This record gives sequence, structure tokens and C-alpha cells, in this order.
Amino acid sequence: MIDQDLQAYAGLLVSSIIAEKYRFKPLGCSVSDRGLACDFDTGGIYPSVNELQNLLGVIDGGGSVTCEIREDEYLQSLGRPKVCIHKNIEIPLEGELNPRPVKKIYIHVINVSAHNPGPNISLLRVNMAAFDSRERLEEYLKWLEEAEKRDHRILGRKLDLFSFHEEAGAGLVLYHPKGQVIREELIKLAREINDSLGYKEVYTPHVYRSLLWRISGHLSHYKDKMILANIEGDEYGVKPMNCPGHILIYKSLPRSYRDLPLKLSEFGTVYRWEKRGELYGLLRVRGFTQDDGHAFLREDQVKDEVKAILEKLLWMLSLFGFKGDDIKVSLSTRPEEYIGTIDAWDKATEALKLALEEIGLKYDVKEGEGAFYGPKIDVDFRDSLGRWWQCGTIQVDFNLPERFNMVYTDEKGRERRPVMVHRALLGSVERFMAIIIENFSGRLPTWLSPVQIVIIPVSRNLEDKAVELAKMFKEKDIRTEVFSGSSSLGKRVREAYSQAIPYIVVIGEKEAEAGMITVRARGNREARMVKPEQFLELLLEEIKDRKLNQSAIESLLDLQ
RNA sequence: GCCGCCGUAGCUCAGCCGGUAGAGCGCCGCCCUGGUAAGGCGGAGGCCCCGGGUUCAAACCCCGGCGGCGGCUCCA
Repeated sequence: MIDQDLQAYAGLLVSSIIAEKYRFKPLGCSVSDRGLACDFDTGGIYPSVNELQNLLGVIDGGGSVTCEIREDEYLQSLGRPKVCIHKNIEIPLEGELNPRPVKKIYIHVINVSAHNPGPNISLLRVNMAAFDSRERLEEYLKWLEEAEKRDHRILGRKLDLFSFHEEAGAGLVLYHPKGQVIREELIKLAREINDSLGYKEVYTPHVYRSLLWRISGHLSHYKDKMILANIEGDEYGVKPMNCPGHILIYKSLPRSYRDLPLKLSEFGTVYRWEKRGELYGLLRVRGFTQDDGHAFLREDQVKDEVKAILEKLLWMLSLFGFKGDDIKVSLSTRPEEYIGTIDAWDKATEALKLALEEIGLKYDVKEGEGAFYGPKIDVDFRDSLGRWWQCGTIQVDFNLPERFNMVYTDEKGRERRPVMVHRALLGSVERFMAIIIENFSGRLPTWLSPVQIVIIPVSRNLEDKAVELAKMFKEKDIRTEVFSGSSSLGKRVREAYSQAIPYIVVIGEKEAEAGMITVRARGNREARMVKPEQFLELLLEEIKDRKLNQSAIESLLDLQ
């Protein structure tokens, strides 16, 4: 959708115009799949989006911030420029260009922001997207609109899932009953996987003495993100991570090589004091729940553990439709600053590589991008709007076993240090939830839907019948609601659709007489005169298998 | 944290140059007793984010907070 060369041309034009008008020094432009960003050294002056729109062209009648820039002669003679000199202003340009004639460029100014890479440098960044036709521009504006409709913050309110409150504090989520259903379903899934991998679930405190955080190193490396309190002369800190707690459990008993691997998991809610401007809906909060787990292993056990986790992680993502080209796996290796021995790093990295290769996964190696305490594997996936996300992670850790002086006794009675693997499948339940809400536009698969079916009696005297039907579904743990009341049938159907309910069961005189129901699903699909028991059975199967599609309605339609 | 923008009914928003507030949807009630994506009529609902200042008078102007949005940096 975003044309790289075109963006680069637009960068030249915009840079020259802004530089000339404000006497800003252009610092270069960069082009990404999200559009174009041009930086300027401004000396502390910041024009508004409005000012720039006015400067760059005519504002569209429809309220969109678009403008047209006409081709300039100097552009034609550029060749493959790295730097453009226009009216004595030097404009460096990143990336390669394939020049070609451009008649008009349509630019959408997204935003103007400041960027402070250092204490004495303040630069202005103008974010834009450029198009070669009005149609493309309008397409893009529509995509923006579509993305906004899927915004989990908006859907979260509309579907009554969660809320934030000024008096509660920024970045702190309150889950409503329906949001909690989704949360619980995600946790249930992760719990099943953890069980199958041999993880034993634990529960640990939310607050520890700072002594613990000193041992773990958080107090020196992570202090500015921690919530600390002095109570009766002793300092306590709210946990930003679950690992120290799990390590204490490991250390509560002497461990032998026979005890390993020891695997502990926890749905632990952690708190990290993120900076104000970093908060963003459920995607970036100050309190969140991790589907955390730690495996304490002998060195020779790392590969098999990582392999098992990876396989389950990929399976889990496929449940949501993330698979194939929409998955990207990467291995991050030893950075310049690291702890532990090179030998240990090499062994661990080799184990991760082998795990990846034995599964037959393609992966990128990110040289030097590992954490200081160990190498890691990240699994990224792409959602239905084409955005990449990283949730699942598997990290080897040499640091904490050392800091906590963790040991086990090997077969010869010697003390050995275990290797620790941190892993999460969903990552943060909150973030994962936000991603799938946007991915599915709120229309979650049936197993995840807070309300799975709504029963609508056509007339009031069928309300008892509807309640009776609801009872049958509820007894099988189908999340069911009855939409009765004085509003019209059409309105209640509409309401059910706008609440993203997967199945609408309609019961009228005709159905009641025959002991049948009408089943309506997403995409305006409807099966009339269906036996309730038959639908129930198909629905149970759809939910049990965590199907991505609405297999129940599809089977019913196939049968008709 | 930094830069810009914003905060009016449950939600989305209007309210001009200062004269103490409006719409649509939703909610509640009544009517309609219904056949598939908004049936009709009526009603209630507002510390105009908070605190201070200017003014005869502030939703509107100024200052400070809090919260939200778009970016930057960082991250699950």
C-alpha cells in the first residue's frame, strides 16, 4: 500500500518546503511500511499539524488533512540522490530511489512530534503518508478508519469488556464480567498447555522485601520501574517479574539432578511503572498478568524443553489463525555486554538452534540481540491488519541462578548450577487480548466469546419457551442470554449482531409448534427449522475444539 | 519522561467574539403482541475533568494539576 519511492520523493518535497519556510535544518527522512518520517532541527520551535497542512497545501473539504504538491523541475534531474540541495538547503535522504516522473503527490500529514535523542538535541518529526492518486489516498484513509473501528479500546467499551478510570490510575485495567470471561478462556488455554508440558502451577506474593530485589538485581537495574514502599523501617517492592519467587521455591529444598527439570508456572500479575506517554490501552499497561513459567534444567535438557515449548506455542498461535507466513521466529545471540562464560553461551545457543532445526523451523538470527543474561527465541506473528506482534518468548538465563546461588547435586555428588529458562506463550494476557480483539474486530471465535448464543423469542408469549431453551444450553455451559422485552425482533437481532454474538437462536410460533429453532450466525448465515439438540451438539464440538470458524452453522447448512 | 492536540449527558459530539447548556444513540415508562441488521410516543439524566486566577459575569480567557489521544524512547 505504501510505495517506498513515492514516500522518498514526498520526503524531498516536504523537507524543502518546511526547511525554507521555517529555516529548519532538515536532518533526513526515513521510509517505512507505515509511511514517511522527516526530521528537522528546529531550535525549539514546533509548528502544529494545522500550520503544516496549511503550508503544504489545501485542506480537503471532508475534514481530512490532505494536500497536493506539484512536481518541481529539480526533482526530474536528481538521478539517485542521497542528498538534495535545494535553494541552498541540504536535504539528506535515506534509502535508494528509483526516480520516475510524478505528476502530483497526495500527502496525508499524520502528526507532528518532538523527539529528544539527547539532553541538548530536540528535533521535530513530521509523520506522513504519500500517494500518487486521490483514490489511493482515500483507500488509505478508509484503512485508517477500519483500523479505528477495530481499536480494542473502542470495542472494549462497546462490548463492555474492561475500563480505565482516572481515579483508579493510568494504565490500570478493570475487567468487567465479559472481559473476564475472555481472560479466563485465554488462561485456561495456557494452563492446559502448561500442564501438558509438565509445568506445575504455583502462586506467589505480589510484594516482596527489597532484599529479594537486591539479590535478583532488579533494585539496581529496574528500580525506576518499580513501586517501592517503606513500611516500619523495611522497604518492600511490588513485583515487576515472577522469577525471583519461583527461584525461592526451587531453593526451598535441596535439589538433585533427578529433580530436574523442575518446571513452575504462574499466572502472575506484575506491576511496572511505565512512563506516562508509553501507556496505550491494553497493549501497554502498568499492571498485567503473564502466563509465566520457569524451567530449571541441566544443560543437556535445554534443547528438548525449548523444542517442546516451541511446538506448543506454534500450535497455540494456529488456533487464532496465526500460522505459515504470518509467523516469524528469531534467535537472538550473545550481545557485547554479557554475563556468564562464553562456553555456556555457546552451549545454550547451540541448544536453541538445534531445537529450531529439529522442528524444521525457518528462523532469523539476530546477532548480538540477546539479553545480557542469555540467548532467546522470539516468535512474532502478523495479524489481519498486517501488523507484527511479539508475544511468546523463550529466554535462557545464566544470571539469576548465579545471583541466587542455585545448585543441584549431580550423579557424582558434586554441586552444579542449573540453567534457567523463562518462557511465556501469550506473554501478557492483556496484550494478547487486545491483539485478538483487533484481529477479529471483536467477533471472537465462539469458544472465546463472552456470550455464545442469544435466544430471541419472536413474541412475548414465547418468552417462557426461550428461557426453557436457554436452560438447556446453560446446563452444557454454553454462555447464553435471552433477548426478550418490548423492542422489535429486528432491533433485537441487530443488537445481538452489534454485540458480536456468534449465534442467534430465533424461536417463533412455527418453530415452537414443531419443537425446532432457527439458527443465525455471522455473515448473515441462517439455518431454519433445526432441532435444538442437534445444534447444541454441533456447538459443543465447535467450542471444545476451539474452532476458528463457525463449524456448527456450516454443518447445519450442509445438511439442509 | 519529551513535543503536539484534546477533556461538555452512559456513548459520539455541537455549543461563534465570555452572558451559568444542546442533538443523535443509549437508558426508563407507555403504546404496538411482533418473523429477521434501528416500530411509535413520552420522560429522566449535566461539580461543562479538578484546583486557582482574570472579570459585573467563565464550559469558553490565563496558570497549575489529573486523565485521554498521536508520535519519540522503551517494552510483555
